[in-house]
Amino acid sequence: MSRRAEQPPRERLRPGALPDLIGYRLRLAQQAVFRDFASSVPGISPGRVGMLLLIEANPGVTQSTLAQAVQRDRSTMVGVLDQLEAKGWIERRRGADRRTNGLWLTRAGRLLLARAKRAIAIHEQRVAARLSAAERARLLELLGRISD
Amino acid sequence: MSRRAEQPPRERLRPGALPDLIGYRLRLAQQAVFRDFASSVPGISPGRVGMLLLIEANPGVTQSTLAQAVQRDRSTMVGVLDQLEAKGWIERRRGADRRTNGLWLTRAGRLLLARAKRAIAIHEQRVAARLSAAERARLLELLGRISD
DNA sequence: TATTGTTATACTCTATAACTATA
DNA sequence: TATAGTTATAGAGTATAACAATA
Repeated sequence: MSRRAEQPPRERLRPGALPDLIGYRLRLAQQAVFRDFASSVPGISPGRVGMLLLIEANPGVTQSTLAQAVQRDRSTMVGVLDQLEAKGWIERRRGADRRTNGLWLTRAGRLLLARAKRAIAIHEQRVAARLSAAERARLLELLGRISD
Repeated sequence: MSRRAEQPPRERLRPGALPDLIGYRLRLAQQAVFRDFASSVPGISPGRVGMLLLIEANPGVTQSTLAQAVQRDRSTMVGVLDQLEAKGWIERRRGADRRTNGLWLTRAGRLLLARAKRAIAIHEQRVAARLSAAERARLLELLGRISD
């Protein structure tokens, strides 16, 4: 018979059913990758770099089209783009349709993005350090089948 | 010569360098999985269910130990546990060390978790619908190597 | 009527710093 | 001195609803 109703808490927790869930494992992997990104590419988040990359590949893209591409509400984009513009990395120009803004990288934005790309290449190598090229490709392919 | 300095925005964006980044693909996959989770297991988030699963597997665990397990600050846990307690799913009991709270599922919490587990099993099947058992295991293994 | 960008507002999740009670 | 839980506070990141300008 135990003297106490309470059991002593373990310092090392039993993981229970969690580790077999794809969503949980995805979250762990993503957190690890984002931590590495934050220390590898300081001063800008993965999401923001993603937007700059999309603007680079699609100069003149409208706010709404970009919002749709990153699956955010167009009202959400306003503040984000305000920040990128305040940093001097993008500019809004009048679009052909006068309701729209076209988004363009500035010279400073192109410079930042070039630097970020080099840092991301190193980050990407570190993230995939324990994967062969074939395994890395396999992972991307399997992730694609999850995302549909 | 073009009549306009502006180029027409494409409705379908060029993805640029994004799709080859592991972090980006992880985020897409996780967003897809979380969307499915939200519609499959209404009323509770993946993170909250994860905590309930950890409490179930480690009855009497302290707040700080749980916080460490889910990689959150212990001050963050307070509000989260307040909510779980307000829902009637967990209770805080006095621990052996009188500074600590032991966390326990209530009967309602065990019922909720049993229901959630059944919903999660279906959710998990849908998420992995396009993966064979071997591919699913391979994905988890590759994710584990990303997470270290 | 519908769309684009915007504003006001609010909600969720998270952290830091400082406090208290215990150890 | 150190640790566990708590509080106050703040900062990201996000969404909804309503509006003006334009299509």
